[in-house]
Amino acid sequence: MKKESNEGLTVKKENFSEWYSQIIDKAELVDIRLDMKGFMVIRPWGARIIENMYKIYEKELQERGHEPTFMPSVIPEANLKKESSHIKGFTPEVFWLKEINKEKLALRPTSETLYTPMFKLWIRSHRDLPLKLYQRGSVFRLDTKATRPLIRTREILWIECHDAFATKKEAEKQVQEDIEITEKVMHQKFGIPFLAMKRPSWDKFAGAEYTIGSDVLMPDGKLIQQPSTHLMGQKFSKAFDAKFKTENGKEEYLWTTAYGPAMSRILVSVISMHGDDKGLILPFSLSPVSVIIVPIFTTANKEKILKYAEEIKNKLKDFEIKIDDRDFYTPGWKFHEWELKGVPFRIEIGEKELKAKTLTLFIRDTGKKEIISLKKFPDLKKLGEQFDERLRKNAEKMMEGRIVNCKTAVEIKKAVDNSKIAKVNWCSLEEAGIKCAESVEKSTGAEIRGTLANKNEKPLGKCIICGKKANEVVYIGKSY
RNA sequence: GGGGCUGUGGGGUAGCCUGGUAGCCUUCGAGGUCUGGGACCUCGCGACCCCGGUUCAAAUCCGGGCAGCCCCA
Repeated sequence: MKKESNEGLTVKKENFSEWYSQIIDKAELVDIRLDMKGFMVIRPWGARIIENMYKIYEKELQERGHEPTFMPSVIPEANLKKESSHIKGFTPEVFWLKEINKEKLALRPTSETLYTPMFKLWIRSHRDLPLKLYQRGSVFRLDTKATRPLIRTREILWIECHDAFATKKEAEKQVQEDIEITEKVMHQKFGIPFLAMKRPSWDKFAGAEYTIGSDVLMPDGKLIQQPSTHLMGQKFSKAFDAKFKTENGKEEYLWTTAYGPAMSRILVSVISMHGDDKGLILPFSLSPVSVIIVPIFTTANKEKILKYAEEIKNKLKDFEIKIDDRDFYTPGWKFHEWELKGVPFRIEIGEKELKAKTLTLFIRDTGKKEIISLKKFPDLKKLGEQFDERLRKNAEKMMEGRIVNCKTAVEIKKAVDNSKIAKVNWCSLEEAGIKCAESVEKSTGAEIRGTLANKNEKPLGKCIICGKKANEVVYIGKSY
């Protein structure tokens, strides 16, 4: 009989908030016991998943012409304050360090004000363009609201890309490419579907011309912002006087963009979209262990069984294979443990398998076991791809039917209270629309997330709040 | 932004109202018997979030801080 212990999850996923708190702890992803608001320790299992995310993300970025850099973790006050709307937006969230040589330093909340002065030094001519750089690292934001591990934190583990171009057209093309990267990596590889939303002007990145965020609908009906991309235009290049010479010998300001996928946050979506009542389910492409081999032995046959386990491991050289040969845990204990940690495949081998020259394969997402002959050894790469595809399709299925057309604020409230996203006709996403936005946000508790960034939707009719001509089709949802 | 609740070994909790002995489950360590879906026995280690106040005496009452959870806008 199953006893209640601190090892397994004690709540179902439908109780999402508690489920999330338990899973990040019990699957050994993070530890929050340093008791520092907004900060946490990422444990080996979590760190290895994040490492895998970085690898996949950086490979994709490099293939598209981005080069790695490492920038300082601190920014001089003078730099940070060069661009007026930037500092206005970020000042309340800056961790300030003490003055050193009469200059105050900030822990970087984002790195535009480090990259742009370097662009000024590195870029002289159109021949130096485009310049596409990135760094992996942390940024720090003093969030004063309630924080939650990985979801809303004061230190964010991410990649930030900072790109410079000769023309606005090229910069805008980059913004679209950033969305493609999110699609290719986060959606296709990690299995997380999203909506690319062009944010209302009042919700854009401080210092950007416009911002496109990717919204992921979580199982509890709230949206979480995943990678966002920003057209900075010439705001930063003007503030830092970063110019280049065109083919005609004219001097012009650079056009810049920024893109920021946060690994620590994407992990939230991976946990939440794929996990189940038993624990995590990690995509094959992200799991630190591809296959866990659980040998089932007695003191008498231990040696034989372990030898057989090694034999099977050697057939799977190209993958991360681990043999769990700890003899102080029973097989059942190990099954629960590795299911909680989300390993996609498990191979069980004991006396039966050894005699018959077979193995028992357990598949985490379907929960099915099958007996496979060594002669017909499975193509693990293919099984892994199918595994990831099932996770992605399942996640997509959760999104289906979650967007509903609404004609009144009451309908919006009903939709968002039922974990859905409201789609409505809207007057304006510029200053003119702020009043309507405030009204809706007050009566529904949800936010105007923006318009679809990669699809041009034409509204027919009027703004559902003020009744003026609708110019946009916007999406509204609750958010973290 | 506003309100409420909570903090006890590594984890989960009892005790708090009514001040005086920190109890239980689990984990962990040693030894032994075990090993096909969270095995069992014996022995052992380990805690009152921090600072101040009241008191002969504080986990308990009071004030502040820090941290966490929930609800509303």
